Amino acid sequence: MPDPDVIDLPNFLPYRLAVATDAVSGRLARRYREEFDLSIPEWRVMAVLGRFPDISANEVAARSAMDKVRVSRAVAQLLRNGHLDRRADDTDRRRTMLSLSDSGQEIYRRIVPMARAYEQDLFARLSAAEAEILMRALAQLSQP
Amino acid sequence: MPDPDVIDLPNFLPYRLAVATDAVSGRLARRYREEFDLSIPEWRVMAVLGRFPDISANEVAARSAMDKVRVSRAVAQLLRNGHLDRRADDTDRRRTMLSLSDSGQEIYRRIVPMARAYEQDLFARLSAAEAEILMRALAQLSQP
DNA sequence: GGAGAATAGTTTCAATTGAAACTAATTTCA
DNA sequence: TGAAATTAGTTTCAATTGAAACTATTCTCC
Repeated sequence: MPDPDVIDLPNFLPYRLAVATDAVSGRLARRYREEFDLSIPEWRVMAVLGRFPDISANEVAARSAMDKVRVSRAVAQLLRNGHLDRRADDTDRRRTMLSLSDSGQEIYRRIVPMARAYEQDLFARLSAAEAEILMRALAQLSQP
Repeated sequence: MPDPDVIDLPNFLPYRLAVATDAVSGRLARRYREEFDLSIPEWRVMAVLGRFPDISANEVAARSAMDKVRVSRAVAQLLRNGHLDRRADDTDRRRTMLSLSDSGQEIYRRIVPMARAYEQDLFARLSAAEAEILMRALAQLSQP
């Protein structure tokens, strides 16, 4: 049994979660960067818009677990690179509706299989039952 | 069954991991900051030194999943606040051996039960079997 | 022994980030 | 109505971070 007066970092859940996320996100970020010249925030914006075209930056933020500042900057970069189209919303001129441009859709079409394959490589380290429980546990831990 | 041409971010493992870590680390970081005025890197250094007194900064880095720059800065801050003692290693004057000072030990004594209680709150969201599998799955995902 | 490679730790520099302030537009409700 | 509050999105500012360069010391091996 563990000494209650001491914490063993490698067995401490928050630390272990952070280490796993660093490893998983780090490898993925490198591939997004090398193969598509995208940062993680940029990828998240594209992933949301691939699934929900023509939504506002605010809705992107709500669906990507990012604050509006990070979304604003990722969108600005994607616009610079021509991967997004932006149009003003006529009924509310504060809002701008975002979609993947042709170039954005082309990248999306190529990045999705890569991301899926990477995820499959991760799941291959686990049994189906373990994967199921992992996903449920992560949802539990994410609750406030 | 999921559309293979589209990715649903909330079900994408790397995203879900990142969201869970943000939630878990964010809450914990706030408590370290409010109750002890420590950052996460500073906490990690103290956790390692509480378990392994009198080791070098390099060894701290190896045991805390941080690079030497982050450790160097966390150590500098802890020294400024008087929570660490540092002594030169006589046999290798490049190295400096670190330990918790009296004040550092006092904080450590108080922070460990808080960290444990927080971890228990997290585990309370899971069954014992789920917790077991989660910890194993995180170790699997952390491998290169 | 000593020149060159390697190691411990710090500093510099540029990039990323979030909070707060800000602009512009819309909504609320007296 | 129209003044005040709210909302969408951007910019500013300061803090955090990692890579690369740097200093100081030790190790390698000719």
